[in-house]
Amino acid sequence: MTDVSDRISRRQVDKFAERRAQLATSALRTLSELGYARTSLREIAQNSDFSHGVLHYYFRDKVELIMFCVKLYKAECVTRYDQIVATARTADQLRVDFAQALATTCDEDGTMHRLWYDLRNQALFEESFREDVLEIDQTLELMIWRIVSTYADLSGKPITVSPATAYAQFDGLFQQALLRHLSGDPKALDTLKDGVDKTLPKLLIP
Amino acid sequence: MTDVSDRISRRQVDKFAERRAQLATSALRTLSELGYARTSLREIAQNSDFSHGVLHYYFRDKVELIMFCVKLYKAECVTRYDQIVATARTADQLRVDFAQALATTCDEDGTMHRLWYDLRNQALFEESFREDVLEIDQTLELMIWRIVSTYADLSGKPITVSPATAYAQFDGLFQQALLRHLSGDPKALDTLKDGVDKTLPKLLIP
DNA sequence: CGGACTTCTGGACAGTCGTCAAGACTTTCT
DNA sequence: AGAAAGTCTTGACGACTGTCCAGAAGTCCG
Repeated sequence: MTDVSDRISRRQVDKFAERRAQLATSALRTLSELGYARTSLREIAQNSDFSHGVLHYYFRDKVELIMFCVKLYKAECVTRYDQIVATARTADQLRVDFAQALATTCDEDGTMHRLWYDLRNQALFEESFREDVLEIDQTLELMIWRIVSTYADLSGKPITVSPATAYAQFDGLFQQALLRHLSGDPKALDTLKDGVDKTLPKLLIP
Repeated sequence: MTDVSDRISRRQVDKFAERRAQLATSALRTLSELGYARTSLREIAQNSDFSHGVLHYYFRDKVELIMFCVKLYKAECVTRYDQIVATARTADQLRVDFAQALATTCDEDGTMHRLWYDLRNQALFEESFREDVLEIDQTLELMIWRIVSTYADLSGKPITVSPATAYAQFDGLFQQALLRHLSGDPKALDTLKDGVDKTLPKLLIP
Protein backbone atom coordinates (compact mmCIF):
# COMPACT_ATOMS: atom_id res chain seq x y z
CA MET A 1 0.00 0.00 0.00
CA THR A 2 1.55 3.26 -1.13
CA ASP A 3 1.40 6.50 0.73
CA VAL A 4 -1.15 7.89 -1.67
CA SER A 5 -3.65 5.07 -1.46
CA ASP A 6 -3.17 4.97 2.28
CA ARG A 7 -4.12 8.61 2.52
CA ILE A 8 -7.04 8.13 0.22
CA SER A 9 -8.47 5.17 2.07
CA ARG A 10 -8.01 7.00 5.30
CA ARG A 11 -9.85 9.96 3.89
CA GLN A 12 -12.74 7.73 2.91
CA VAL A 13 -12.78 6.21 6.34
CA ASP A 14 -12.87 9.64 7.89
CA LYS A 15 -15.74 10.65 5.68
CA PHE A 16 -17.61 7.51 6.57
CA ALA A 17 -17.07 8.13 10.26
CA GLU A 18 -18.02 11.75 9.80
CA ARG A 19 -21.37 10.88 8.30
CA ARG A 20 -21.96 8.30 10.99
CA ALA A 21 -21.44 11.01 13.56
CA GLN A 22 -23.70 13.37 11.67
CA LEU A 23 -26.50 10.81 11.50
CA ALA A 24 -25.97 9.90 15.13
CA THR A 25 -26.33 13.53 16.12
CA SER A 26 -29.65 13.72 14.32
CA ALA A 27 -30.68 10.47 15.93
CA LEU A 28 -29.77 11.80 19.36
CA ARG A 29 -32.16 14.68 18.96
CA THR A 30 -35.00 12.33 18.11
CA LEU A 31 -34.12 9.75 20.73
CA SER A 32 -33.88 12.28 23.52
CA GLU A 33 -37.24 13.60 22.49
CA LEU A 34 -39.17 10.37 22.17
CA GLY A 35 -37.21 7.78 24.12
CA TYR A 36 -36.10 4.37 23.02
CA ALA A 37 -39.51 2.71 22.87
CA ARG A 38 -41.12 5.21 20.55
CA THR A 39 -38.24 6.18 18.28
CA SER A 40 -38.30 4.62 14.83
CA LEU A 41 -35.64 4.71 12.16
CA ARG A 42 -38.03 6.57 9.88
CA GLU A 43 -38.52 9.24 12.51
CA ILE A 44 -34.78 9.61 12.93
CA ALA A 45 -34.32 9.94 9.19
CA GLN A 46 -37.09 12.50 8.95
CA ASN A 47 -35.26 14.69 11.47
CA SER A 48 -32.11 14.45 9.40
CA ASP A 49 -31.16 15.45 5.84
CA PHE A 50 -31.42 11.89 4.55
CA SER A 51 -33.92 9.17 3.83
CA HIS A 52 -34.55 6.21 6.10
CA GLY A 53 -32.68 3.76 3.91
CA VAL A 54 -29.33 5.41 4.50
CA LEU A 55 -29.33 4.43 8.12
CA HIS A 56 -28.74 0.84 7.12
CA TYR A 57 -25.88 1.93 4.96
CA TYR A 58 -24.02 3.37 7.93
CA PHE A 59 -25.29 1.15 10.73
CA ARG A 60 -25.88 -2.58 10.79
CA ASP A 61 -29.17 -2.30 12.66
CA LYS A 62 -31.08 -0.18 15.09
CA VAL A 63 -29.19 -1.41 18.13
CA GLU A 64 -25.83 -0.46 16.66
CA LEU A 65 -27.11 2.99 15.76
CA ILE A 66 -28.50 3.66 19.19
CA MET A 67 -25.42 2.40 20.97
CA PHE A 68 -23.23 4.53 18.76
CA CYS A 69 -25.40 7.51 19.64
CA VAL A 70 -25.23 7.12 23.36
CA LYS A 71 -21.50 6.46 23.27
CA LEU A 72 -21.01 9.62 21.27
CA TYR A 73 -22.92 11.61 23.83
CA LYS A 74 -21.40 10.04 26.91
CA ALA A 75 -17.87 10.44 25.58
CA GLU A 76 -18.32 14.17 25.86
CA CYS A 77 -20.42 14.00 28.98
CA VAL A 78 -17.90 12.00 30.93
CA THR A 79 -15.25 14.70 30.82
CA ARG A 80 -17.61 17.54 31.63
CA TYR A 81 -16.81 17.61 35.32
CA ASP A 82 -13.07 17.30 35.02
CA GLN A 83 -12.87 21.04 34.61
CA ILE A 84 -14.21 21.36 38.13
CA VAL A 85 -11.60 19.00 39.47
CA ALA A 86 -8.86 20.93 37.71
CA THR A 87 -9.82 24.38 38.93
CA ALA A 88 -11.04 23.75 42.47
CA ARG A 89 -8.70 25.16 45.12
CA THR A 90 -10.59 24.22 48.26
CA ALA A 91 -12.88 21.39 49.30
CA ASP A 92 -15.80 23.72 49.84
CA GLN A 93 -15.40 25.25 46.42
CA LEU A 94 -15.29 21.84 44.80
CA ARG A 95 -18.43 20.83 46.65
CA VAL A 96 -20.36 23.92 45.60
CA ASP A 97 -19.12 23.74 42.01
CA PHE A 98 -20.01 20.09 41.71
CA ALA A 99 -23.49 20.59 43.07
CA GLN A 100 -24.03 23.52 40.74
CA ALA A 101 -22.70 21.60 37.75
CA LEU A 102 -25.07 18.69 38.38
CA ALA A 103 -27.99 21.08 38.65
CA THR A 104 -26.99 22.83 35.45
CA THR A 105 -26.68 19.52 33.62
CA CYS A 106 -30.06 18.47 34.90
CA ASP A 107 -31.55 21.68 33.63
CA GLU A 108 -29.80 22.07 30.29
CA ASP A 109 -29.22 18.46 29.29
CA GLY A 110 -32.12 16.80 31.01
CA THR A 111 -33.57 15.35 27.83
CA MET A 112 -30.26 13.77 26.91
CA HIS A 113 -29.83 12.25 30.30
CA ARG A 114 -33.28 10.72 30.34
CA LEU A 115 -32.23 8.94 27.18
CA TRP A 116 -29.21 7.55 28.95
CA TYR A 117 -31.40 6.31 31.78
CA ASP A 118 -33.80 4.86 29.27
CA LEU A 119 -31.09 2.85 27.57
CA ARG A 120 -29.52 1.75 30.83
CA ASN A 121 -32.94 0.44 31.74
CA GLN A 122 -33.25 -1.42 28.49
CA ALA A 123 -30.10 -3.23 29.51
CA LEU A 124 -32.06 -4.65 32.42
CA PHE A 125 -34.18 -6.50 29.88
CA GLU A 126 -32.10 -6.86 26.75
CA GLU A 127 -28.85 -8.66 27.16
CA SER A 128 -27.35 -7.19 24.00
CA PHE A 129 -27.31 -3.75 25.63
CA ARG A 130 -25.55 -4.79 28.79
CA GLU A 131 -21.93 -4.82 27.72
CA ASP A 132 -21.99 -1.29 26.37
CA VAL A 133 -24.13 0.05 29.18
CA LEU A 134 -21.89 -1.40 31.85
CA GLU A 135 -18.86 0.06 30.12
CA ILE A 136 -20.39 3.54 30.03
CA ASP A 137 -21.55 3.21 33.60
CA GLN A 138 -18.02 2.34 34.58
CA THR A 139 -16.62 5.52 33.03
CA LEU A 140 -19.29 7.55 34.83
CA GLU A 141 -18.34 5.89 38.08
CA LEU A 142 -14.73 6.83 37.49
CA MET A 143 -15.73 10.40 36.73
CA ILE A 144 -17.55 10.65 40.04
CA TRP A 145 -14.61 9.03 41.76
CA ARG A 146 -12.27 11.70 40.45
CA ILE A 147 -14.53 14.28 42.06
CA VAL A 148 -14.78 12.45 45.35
CA SER A 149 -11.09 11.63 45.67
CA THR A 150 -10.09 15.18 44.81
CA TYR A 151 -12.53 16.39 47.41
CA ALA A 152 -10.96 14.03 49.93
CA ASP A 153 -7.48 15.28 49.06
CA LEU A 154 -8.49 18.89 49.48
CA SER A 155 -10.17 18.03 52.77
CA GLY A 156 -7.25 16.00 54.02
CA LYS A 157 -9.55 13.20 55.09
CA PRO A 158 -9.84 9.61 53.83
CA ILE A 159 -12.84 8.28 51.93
CA THR A 160 -15.02 5.70 53.61
CA VAL A 161 -17.07 4.34 50.73
CA SER A 162 -16.32 2.47 47.52
CA PRO A 163 -16.43 4.11 44.09
CA ALA A 164 -19.56 2.11 43.30
CA THR A 165 -21.38 3.36 46.37
CA ALA A 166 -20.41 6.97 45.79
CA TYR A 167 -21.53 6.80 42.18
CA ALA A 168 -24.81 5.10 43.03
CA GLN A 169 -25.69 7.77 45.57
CA PHE A 170 -25.10 10.71 43.27
CA ASP A 171 -26.75 8.91 40.40
CA GLY A 172 -29.81 8.34 42.54
CA LEU A 173 -29.91 11.98 43.53
CA PHE A 174 -29.59 13.10 39.93
CA GLN A 175 -32.21 10.72 38.65
CA GLN A 176 -34.69 11.77 41.26
CA ALA A 177 -34.06 15.41 40.52
CA LEU A 178 -34.47 14.80 36.80
CA LEU A 179 -37.88 13.26 37.26
CA ARG A 180 -39.02 16.10 39.48
CA HIS A 181 -37.52 18.75 37.24
CA LEU A 182 -39.08 17.40 34.06
CA SER A 183 -42.38 17.13 35.90
CA GLY A 184 -42.26 20.84 36.52
CA ASP A 185 -41.21 20.86 40.16
CA PRO A 186 -39.51 24.26 40.62
CA LYS A 187 -37.64 23.08 43.72
CA ALA A 188 -36.08 20.04 42.04
CA LEU A 189 -32.76 21.67 41.24
CA ASP A 190 -32.37 23.22 44.67
CA THR A 191 -33.18 19.89 46.28
CA LEU A 192 -30.52 18.31 44.12
CA LYS A 193 -27.91 20.87 45.12
CA ASP A 194 -28.83 20.47 48.75
CA GLY A 195 -28.63 16.69 48.50
CA VAL A 196 -25.19 16.82 46.90
CA ASP A 197 -24.04 19.39 49.43
CA LYS A 198 -25.04 17.07 52.25
CA THR A 199 -23.91 13.83 50.67
CA LEU A 200 -20.40 14.69 49.56
CA PRO A 201 -18.97 15.43 53.05
CA LYS A 202 -20.50 12.22 54.39
CA LEU A 203 -18.32 10.14 52.12
CA LEU A 204 -15.32 11.08 54.25
CA ILE A 205 -14.38 10.37 57.84
CA PRO A 206 -15.78 13.34 59.82
CA MET B 1 -72.59 0.16 27.14
CA THR B 2 -69.34 0.46 25.30
CA ASP B 3 -67.49 2.25 28.04
CA VAL B 4 -65.48 0.34 30.59
CA SER B 5 -66.54 2.65 33.39
CA ASP B 6 -70.16 1.74 32.75
CA ARG B 7 -69.34 -1.88 33.31
CA ILE B 8 -67.54 -1.09 36.52
CA SER B 9 -70.62 0.48 38.03
CA ARG B 10 -72.74 -2.53 37.20
CA ARG B 11 -74.03 -5.08 39.57
CA GLN B 12 -71.26 -7.66 39.58
CA VAL B 13 -68.58 -5.24 40.60
CA ASP B 14 -66.70 -7.83 42.57
CA LYS B 15 -66.45 -10.30 39.75
CA PHE B 16 -65.41 -7.61 37.35
CA ALA B 17 -62.69 -6.34 39.67
CA GLU B 18 -61.56 -9.88 40.32
CA ARG B 19 -61.00 -10.59 36.67
CA ARG B 20 -59.22 -7.28 36.25
CA ALA B 21 -56.82 -8.31 38.98
CA GLN B 22 -56.39 -11.74 37.43
CA LEU B 23 -55.56 -10.28 34.04
CA ALA B 24 -53.26 -7.74 35.61
CA THR B 25 -51.35 -10.50 37.36
CA SER B 26 -50.84 -12.27 34.07
CA ALA B 27 -49.81 -9.01 32.52
CA LEU B 28 -47.28 -8.40 35.28
CA ARG B 29 -45.53 -11.65 34.49
CA THR B 30 -45.18 -10.69 30.86
CA LEU B 31 -44.24 -7.08 31.54
CA SER B 32 -41.56 -8.00 34.03
CA GLU B 33 -40.15 -10.42 31.49
CA LEU B 34 -40.12 -8.22 28.41
CA GLY B 35 -40.31 -4.64 29.67
CA TYR B 36 -42.64 -1.89 28.60
CA ALA B 37 -41.28 -1.35 25.11
CA ARG B 38 -41.58 -4.94 23.92
CA THR B 39 -44.74 -6.09 25.66
CA SER B 40 -47.79 -6.31 23.41
CA LEU B 41 -51.38 -6.95 24.41
CA ARG B 42 -51.34 -10.16 22.42
CA GLU B 43 -48.32 -11.38 24.33
CA ILE B 44 -50.04 -10.60 27.62
CA ALA B 45 -53.15 -12.47 26.52
CA GLN B 46 -51.08 -15.43 25.39
CA ASN B 47 -49.63 -15.72 28.88
CA SER B 48 -53.12 -15.71 30.35
CA ASP B 49 -56.16 -17.93 30.00
CA PHE B 50 -57.91 -15.55 27.64
CA SER B 51 -57.72 -14.14 24.16
CA HIS B 52 -56.33 -10.74 23.32
CA GLY B 53 -59.75 -9.21 22.73
CA VAL B 54 -60.78 -9.53 26.36
CA LEU B 55 -58.20 -7.02 27.48
CA HIS B 56 -60.21 -4.25 25.90
CA TYR B 57 -63.25 -5.50 27.69
CA TYR B 58 -61.64 -4.94 31.08
CA PHE B 59 -59.28 -2.07 30.32
CA ARG B 60 -59.81 1.03 28.24
CA ASP B 61 -56.41 0.83 26.61
CA LYS B 62 -52.85 -0.33 27.09
CA VAL B 63 -51.86 2.53 29.35
CA GLU B 64 -54.70 1.88 31.78
CA LEU B 65 -53.82 -1.79 31.93
CA ILE B 66 -50.15 -1.16 32.61
CA MET B 67 -50.81 1.47 35.22
CA PHE B 68 -53.25 -0.82 36.96
CA CYS B 69 -50.59 -3.52 36.95
CA VAL B 70 -47.83 -1.49 38.49
CA LYS B 71 -50.13 -0.05 41.13
CA LEU B 72 -51.21 -3.55 42.05
CA TYR B 73 -47.61 -4.58 42.50
CA LYS B 74 -46.37 -1.51 44.32
CA ALA B 75 -49.26 -1.58 46.76
CA GLU B 76 -47.84 -4.79 48.16
CA CYS B 77 -44.23 -3.81 47.69
CA VAL B 78 -44.52 -0.62 49.66
CA THR B 79 -45.34 -2.36 52.91
CA ARG B 80 -42.69 -5.04 52.58
CA TYR B 81 -40.14 -3.35 54.80
CA ASP B 82 -42.50 -2.30 57.55
CA GLN B 83 -42.00 -5.68 59.15
CA ILE B 84 -38.36 -4.78 59.69
CA VAL B 85 -39.29 -1.51 61.33
CA ALA B 86 -41.72 -3.29 63.62
CA THR B 87 -39.35 -5.99 64.85
CA ALA B 88 -36.01 -4.22 65.07
CA ARG B 89 -34.80 -3.74 68.64
CA THR B 90 -31.46 -2.03 68.03
CA ALA B 91 -30.10 0.33 65.41
CA ASP B 92 -27.50 -2.18 64.32
CA GLN B 93 -30.08 -4.89 63.88
CA LEU B 94 -32.27 -2.58 61.81
CA ARG B 95 -29.33 -1.68 59.66
CA VAL B 96 -28.38 -5.28 59.00
CA ASP B 97 -31.97 -6.39 58.42
CA PHE B 98 -32.63 -3.53 56.02
CA ALA B 99 -29.51 -4.25 54.01
CA GLN B 100 -30.36 -7.92 53.87
CA ALA B 101 -33.97 -7.22 52.88
CA LEU B 102 -32.88 -5.00 50.00
CA ALA B 103 -30.49 -7.67 48.80
CA THR B 104 -33.19 -10.33 49.02
CA THR B 105 -35.63 -8.16 47.10
CA CYS B 106 -33.01 -7.51 44.46
CA ASP B 107 -32.42 -11.23 44.12
CA GLU B 108 -35.97 -12.56 44.28
CA ASP B 109 -37.98 -9.71 42.80
CA GLY B 110 -35.43 -8.24 40.48
CA THR B 111 -37.54 -8.70 37.38
CA MET B 112 -40.48 -6.93 38.96
CA HIS B 113 -38.37 -4.02 40.05
CA ARG B 114 -36.82 -3.55 36.66
CA LEU B 115 -40.36 -3.11 35.40
CA TRP B 116 -40.94 -0.38 37.95
CA TYR B 117 -37.77 1.37 36.86
CA ASP B 118 -38.83 0.94 33.27
CA LEU B 119 -42.17 2.63 33.86
CA ARG B 120 -40.68 5.37 35.98
CA ASN B 121 -38.40 6.07 33.08
CA GLN B 122 -41.29 6.19 30.66
CA ALA B 123 -42.64 8.98 32.82
CA LEU B 124 -39.56 11.01 31.86
CA PHE B 125 -40.88 10.99 28.29
CA GLU B 126 -44.61 10.46 28.47
CA GLU B 127 -46.51 13.00 30.47
CA SER B 128 -49.50 10.72 30.98
CA PHE B 129 -47.39 8.44 33.18
CA ARG B 130 -46.10 11.13 35.48
CA GLU B 131 -48.93 11.55 37.89
CA ASP B 132 -49.12 7.88 38.81
CA VAL B 133 -45.37 7.44 38.86
CA LEU B 134 -44.81 10.41 41.13
CA GLU B 135 -47.49 9.12 43.46
CA ILE B 136 -45.89 5.69 43.73
CA ASP B 137 -42.46 7.25 44.12
CA GLN B 138 -43.81 9.29 46.98
CA THR B 139 -45.03 6.20 48.84
CA LEU B 140 -41.64 4.57 48.32
CA GLU B 141 -39.94 7.66 49.71
CA LEU B 142 -42.17 7.46 52.78
CA MET B 143 -41.35 3.79 53.20
CA ILE B 144 -37.64 4.55 53.22
CA TRP B 145 -38.26 7.43 55.58
CA ARG B 146 -39.92 5.10 58.08
CA ILE B 147 -36.77 2.99 58.04
CA VAL B 148 -34.44 5.95 58.41
CA SER B 149 -36.38 7.68 61.15
CA THR B 150 -36.74 4.46 63.13
CA TYR B 151 -33.02 3.96 62.77
CA ALA B 152 -32.45 7.46 64.05
CA ASP B 153 -34.73 6.85 67.02
CA LEU B 154 -32.94 3.65 67.94
CA SER B 155 -29.59 5.39 67.59
CA GLY B 156 -30.68 8.40 69.58
CA LYS B 157 -29.26 10.75 66.95
CA PRO B 158 -30.98 13.26 64.68
CA ILE B 159 -31.21 12.87 60.91
CA THR B 160 -29.30 15.32 58.75
CA VAL B 161 -30.85 14.75 55.33
CA SER B 162 -34.28 15.18 53.79
CA PRO B 163 -36.59 12.25 53.00
CA ALA B 164 -36.01 12.88 49.30
CA THR B 165 -32.25 12.68 49.65
CA ALA B 166 -32.36 9.53 51.73
CA TYR B 167 -34.69 7.84 49.27
CA ALA B 168 -32.63 8.89 46.28
CA GLN B 169 -29.46 7.45 47.79
CA PHE B 170 -30.90 4.05 48.56
CA ASP B 171 -32.74 3.97 45.28
CA GLY B 172 -29.49 4.64 43.49
CA LEU B 173 -27.77 1.87 45.39
CA PHE B 174 -30.55 -0.57 44.63
CA GLN B 175 -30.72 0.30 40.98
CA GLN B 176 -27.00 -0.07 40.54
CA ALA B 177 -27.08 -3.42 42.30
CA LEU B 178 -29.98 -4.59 40.16
CA LEU B 179 -28.12 -3.88 36.95
CA ARG B 180 -25.02 -5.66 38.20
CA HIS B 181 -26.98 -8.56 39.60
CA LEU B 182 -29.01 -9.16 36.45
CA SER B 183 -25.81 -8.93 34.46
CA GLY B 184 -24.45 -11.86 36.41
CA ASP B 185 -22.09 -10.06 38.76
CA PRO B 186 -21.82 -12.37 41.79
CA LYS B 187 -20.66 -9.54 44.04
CA ALA B 188 -23.60 -7.28 43.29
CA LEU B 189 -25.66 -8.22 46.32
CA ASP B 190 -22.73 -7.98 48.72
CA THR B 191 -21.82 -4.60 47.29
CA LEU B 192 -25.39 -3.51 47.85
CA LYS B 193 -25.37 -4.65 51.46
CA ASP B 194 -22.05 -2.97 52.05
CA GLY B 195 -23.29 0.23 50.47
CA VAL B 196 -26.43 0.28 52.62
CA ASP B 197 -24.39 -0.58 55.69
CA LYS B 198 -22.16 2.40 55.07
CA THR B 199 -24.85 4.80 53.91
CA LEU B 200 -27.43 4.45 56.64
CA PRO B 201 -25.23 5.65 59.55
CA LYS B 202 -24.10 8.64 57.51
CA LEU B 203 -27.61 10.02 57.42
CA LEU B 204 -27.30 10.85 61.12
CA ILE B 205 -25.11 13.23 63.03
CA PRO B 206 -22.05 11.17 64.03
C1' DC C 1 -87.27 -23.85 28.44
C1' DG C 2 -86.37 -19.16 26.42
C1' DG C 3 -84.91 -14.73 26.46
C1' DA C 4 -81.80 -11.07 28.36
C1' DC C 5 -77.57 -10.04 29.75
C1' DT C 6 -72.56 -10.64 30.43
C1' DT C 7 -68.39 -12.50 28.98
C1' DC C 8 -65.29 -13.98 25.65
C1' DT C 9 -63.37 -15.25 20.92
C1' DG C 10 -61.06 -14.58 16.78
C1' DG C 11 -60.72 -12.13 12.76
C1' DA C 12 -60.38 -7.58 10.34
C1' DC C 13 -58.54 -3.02 10.01
C1' DA C 14 -55.32 0.57 9.41
C1' DG C 15 -51.08 1.62 10.92
C1' DT C 16 -46.12 1.17 12.02
C1' DC C 17 -42.01 -1.26 12.33
C1' DG C 18 -37.01 -2.98 10.83
C1' DT C 19 -34.94 -4.64 7.01
C1' DC C 20 -33.58 -5.15 2.43
C1' DA C 21 -32.40 -4.59 -2.43
C1' DA C 22 -32.74 -2.53 -7.05
C1' DG C 23 -31.48 1.27 -9.14
C1' DA C 24 -30.16 6.36 -9.55
C1' DC C 25 -27.05 9.73 -8.55
C1' DT C 26 -22.22 11.36 -7.17
C1' DT C 27 -17.46 11.06 -6.58
C1' DT C 28 -13.07 9.10 -7.52
C1' DC C 29 -9.81 6.64 -10.19
C1' DT C 30 -7.55 5.22 -14.52
C1' DA D 1 -13.34 10.33 -21.48
C1' DG D 2 -15.40 5.98 -19.24
C1' DA D 3 -15.20 2.61 -15.59
C1' DA D 4 -15.47 1.74 -10.81
C1' DA D 5 -16.63 2.65 -6.29
C1' DG D 6 -19.18 4.98 -3.06
C1' DT D 7 -23.48 7.15 -1.62
C1' DC D 8 -28.32 7.77 -1.34
C1' DT D 9 -33.48 7.19 -2.59
C1' DT D 10 -37.42 4.72 -3.10
C1' DG D 11 -40.55 1.21 -2.72
C1' DA D 12 -41.54 -3.20 -1.20
C1' DC D 13 -41.66 -7.19 2.16
C1' DG D 14 -43.52 -9.65 6.05
C1' DA D 15 -44.27 -9.18 10.69
C1' DC D 16 -46.20 -6.85 14.32
C1' DT D 17 -49.04 -3.31 16.77
C1' DG D 18 -53.51 -1.36 19.35
C1' DT D 19 -58.08 -1.16 18.54
C1' DC D 20 -62.55 -2.45 17.26
C1' DC D 21 -66.47 -5.44 16.32
C1' DA D 22 -69.74 -9.24 14.98
C1' DG D 23 -71.08 -12.98 16.90
C1' DA D 24 -70.32 -17.31 19.69
C1' DA D 25 -70.46 -19.02 24.33
C1' DG D 26 -71.67 -18.75 28.97
C1' DT D 27 -74.68 -17.19 32.88
C1' DC D 28 -78.69 -15.86 35.14
C1' DC D 29 -83.57 -15.43 35.99
C1' DG D 30 -88.49 -15.54 35.11
